[in-house]
Amino acid sequence: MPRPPRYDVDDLLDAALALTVANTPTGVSVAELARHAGVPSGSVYHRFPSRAVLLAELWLRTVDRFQEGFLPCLADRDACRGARTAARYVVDWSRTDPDSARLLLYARRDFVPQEWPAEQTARAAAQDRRLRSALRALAGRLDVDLERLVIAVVDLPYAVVRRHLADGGAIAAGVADTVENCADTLLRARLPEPRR
Amino acid sequence: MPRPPRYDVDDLLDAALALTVANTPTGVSVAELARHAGVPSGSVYHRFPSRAVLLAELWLRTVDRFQEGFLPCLADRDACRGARTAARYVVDWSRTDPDSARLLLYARRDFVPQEWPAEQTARAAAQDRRLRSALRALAGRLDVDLERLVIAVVDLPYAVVRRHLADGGAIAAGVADTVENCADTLLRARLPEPRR
DNA sequence: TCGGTTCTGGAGAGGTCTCTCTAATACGGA
DNA sequence: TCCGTATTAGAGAGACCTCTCCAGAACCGA
Repeated sequence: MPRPPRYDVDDLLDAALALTVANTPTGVSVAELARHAGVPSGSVYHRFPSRAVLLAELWLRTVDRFQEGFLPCLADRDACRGARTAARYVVDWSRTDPDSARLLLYARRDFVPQEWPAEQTARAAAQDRRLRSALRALAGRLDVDLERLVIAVVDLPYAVVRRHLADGGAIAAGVADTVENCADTLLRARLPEPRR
Repeated sequence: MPRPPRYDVDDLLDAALALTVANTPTGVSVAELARHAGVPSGSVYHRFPSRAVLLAELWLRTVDRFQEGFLPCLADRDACRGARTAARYVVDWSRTDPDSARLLLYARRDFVPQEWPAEQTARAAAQDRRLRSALRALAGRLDVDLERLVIAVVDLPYAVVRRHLADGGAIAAGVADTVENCADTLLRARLPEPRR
C-alpha cells in the first residue's frame, strides 16, 4: 500500500561508480551524485543514512560481483587449471567491466571504513575470509606456498590490470594470455633456484 | 636582506604526506595541514599557489626519491643482476619508508593532475620517460619482452608491497627474497610453455 | 641606524557540502 | 472511495574549506 519507489538503489550506486572513476572515492559528494543521477538529495538520504554508508555499499557490491566469478575458479576440481583460470579471470573481468575494476584498484581504506556501521564492516570481513579460505584450500591442493599462490593469481594480475587501466585506456586482448602464462610459470617453478 | 623563511617547504610536504597516508590524497585540506604542521595557512599559500600544486609537489618529490635508487639498479652493467636488484629495491625501499610507499600506491590520477600547472605536468611526463626508457634499455639487454620485464620488476613487487602494506602493517624481512625469486623465475622462463 | 624585501599571522569572503526536516504525493488494500 | 504508509522534492542550517588580503615582523646590506 505504500507509494512505490521511483529510483533504484542500484542506479544510484551506478552513478556513484561513474563519479568515483571520474574522480576519487572520497571525491564523490552526495550533492554531485544527486545532480548527476537526476535525483533529489533527500531521496538519496532516504536510502542511505550517510555518504559513508553509500560508499561502503558501492565497495561491497563491487567486491561481491568480482568474487562471484573468481571464487568458483579457485574451486575448480583440477587445481592447476583453477589457478590458471583464476589469474585469467582477474584480467577478463576487468576487461569486461573496466569501471568496476578501476574501483577495485583502490583499497578499502579509501572508502573511509572507519565511518562504516558494524554491519557493513562485518560483510567486508566475511568477504575477506571467503577469499582467504579459498586461496588456502587451493594452495593446499597444489602443494604450493600460499604466498606464492597469492602472488600468481591475485597480485600479479591485479598489478598488470592496474597498469593497463592507469591512463584511462582499455585492456588489450592478449593481456590475459600473458598473465596466465606468468602465473603458470610462477607455480611450476617450485624450488627457489640458488642465486648467482 | 629579506626576512628569512621560518618554515621549510619539505616540512610542509612531510606533514602532507602524513595526512595523505592517514586519509587519502584529496582528503588532505590545507586548513588541516596548517593546523597539523603548526603553520598559519597564509604561510602555506605563500609557498604553494594552490592545494593542487602542493599535492603535485608531494607526488613528484616522492616519485623522484623512488627513482633515485631504482633507475641505477636497472642500469647495472650486469643486466640480469640489474633486474633482480630492481625488483628487490621496490620492496626494500617500501620497507624503509612505508609512508612514501603508501603514497605511491595511489596513482597520479588521485592527485587531481588536471589542476596541475604545465610545469609540474611536464616534470611528471619526464619522470615517466626516464622510467620507460630505462626499462626498454634493460629489456633489450636481457633480450626479453618489455611487458614481461615490467611485470617482473615493477608490477609484481608493487602488488606484493601493496598487499603487505594494506592493513597498516609493515613489510616482513623475507618478502624481498620472495619477490626477487619470483622476478628471477619470470625472466628465466623465456619460452611460453604449451598449455595443458 | 635605516630602508627594502620577504615572510608571518590571522581574519574573513564566498563557496560547497552533509544532513535534517517537512509538506506534498502516489499508491494498495479495505 | 478513502486511509495509511513510503517516498519525493527541495529548502536551508551549520560546518568546513580554499584562497585572498594586509598589517606588521624579521632580517641584511649600506
